[in-house]
Amino acid sequence: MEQRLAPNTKLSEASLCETFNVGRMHVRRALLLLSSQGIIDLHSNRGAYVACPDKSEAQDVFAARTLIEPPLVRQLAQEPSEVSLALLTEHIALEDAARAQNERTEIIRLSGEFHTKLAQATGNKCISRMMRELVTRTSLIVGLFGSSENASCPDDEHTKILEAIKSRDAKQAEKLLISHLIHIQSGLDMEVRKRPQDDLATILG
Amino acid sequence: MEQRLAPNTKLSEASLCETFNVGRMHVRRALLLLSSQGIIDLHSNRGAYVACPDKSEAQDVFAARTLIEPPLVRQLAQEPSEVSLALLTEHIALEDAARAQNERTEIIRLSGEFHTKLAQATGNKCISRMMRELVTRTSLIVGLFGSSENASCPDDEHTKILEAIKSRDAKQAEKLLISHLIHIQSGLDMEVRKRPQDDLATILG
DNA sequence: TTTGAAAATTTTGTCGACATTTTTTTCAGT
DNA sequence: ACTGAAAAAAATGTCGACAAAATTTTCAAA
Repeated sequence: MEQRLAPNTKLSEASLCETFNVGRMHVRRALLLLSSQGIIDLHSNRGAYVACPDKSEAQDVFAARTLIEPPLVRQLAQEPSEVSLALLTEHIALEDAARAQNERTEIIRLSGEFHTKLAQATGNKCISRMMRELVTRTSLIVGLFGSSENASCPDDEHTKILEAIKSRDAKQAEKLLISHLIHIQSGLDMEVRKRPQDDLATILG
Repeated sequence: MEQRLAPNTKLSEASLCETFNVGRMHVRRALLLLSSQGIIDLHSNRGAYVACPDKSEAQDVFAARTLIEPPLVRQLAQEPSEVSLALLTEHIALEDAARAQNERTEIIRLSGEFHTKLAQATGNKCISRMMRELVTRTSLIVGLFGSSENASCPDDEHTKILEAIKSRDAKQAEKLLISHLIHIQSGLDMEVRKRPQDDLATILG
């Protein structure tokens, strides 16, 4: 989620056991769940690797988000609860703070989390879960195909979307969100992909 | 998926091991995955039970479908591939056959599968997976809250939707699908729920 | 007969040992 | 040095045994 583990990084059971001080059974359970969410790939007899989506998979994820998020935001803008608006406002503050202090991993995480919270604001558990999975995979894709600079800096686009929701302007919110998704995609070059590297223990202190 | 296991049915590891002739490890893996899809509930130290969605969860599932399926069908109707149309046509034939022979479980399964295949027709793996999960849970919900008669008999609604897609009438396809979803929901009474019963070994020969 | 606590049974959770497969290393031959 | 097969090492997959928890049964007392 924070792009600290590069795609194709091997996640050996032994390393994970040591890192998190748990038995192999727990590690294997976690790996199974992560693989069911498309975050890692399990190769039979060969172990677990951070997923490395190809162009086609990346396009699927964005197509899915383009299908789901616009109607979601439209619906949200029609009758947002006060609590949800407060939570989203609070979140934007966190994003600003992280950006102010230039905390890279924090910015990336919060940046995706905003979309998850949009889904949560609908109060629908199904939708929340689906969005959380899509956002996680998006983070992976941006890490793979994105140029390092604009890795995930939506500037104030999130702020504008929230403002549109606050003023109950469903059409505008939907429009801003669509451009936002397009903007994220435009920062990707799906033809060239980065190299996998690094070792696990180094990354997870 | 075929509504043969009533909600709240206990799925003990021992029974499943015997039924499918596999070790406990495999059973536990399967149960973990099913629980991650909301099909069963895992209670710590108490075992696995077929999920028994409450009113709120049921509404979430339908709300999610209402959010996703209309734009999905609209998009599909805009440029359906010939292969997809053929597969869907073939599927309708299967549904008709099952209805003609009055094969209850088969009708239920195919009835849901149609929606899954609509998603598959987009060629998007993400969307397919999400729809498959939503459809499965819908099946559970219809079994719980539906009256036994119209448990899941969409008559020729599927046929009409497919026809609209074939004639590239996106608006009409979307409209028909929305009414279809509403029709299914209208057959449910979310206030009264049925009793859980039966034992596992009896059901799965 | 009913109630409730204790014992017995059943079921789930966890761990370690072993088998199998993959990966790495070794080392002889060209 | 380079190649490639054999051996060694490491990693994954599976199973059985045991611990812990929950459920059922037993049985004595009211």
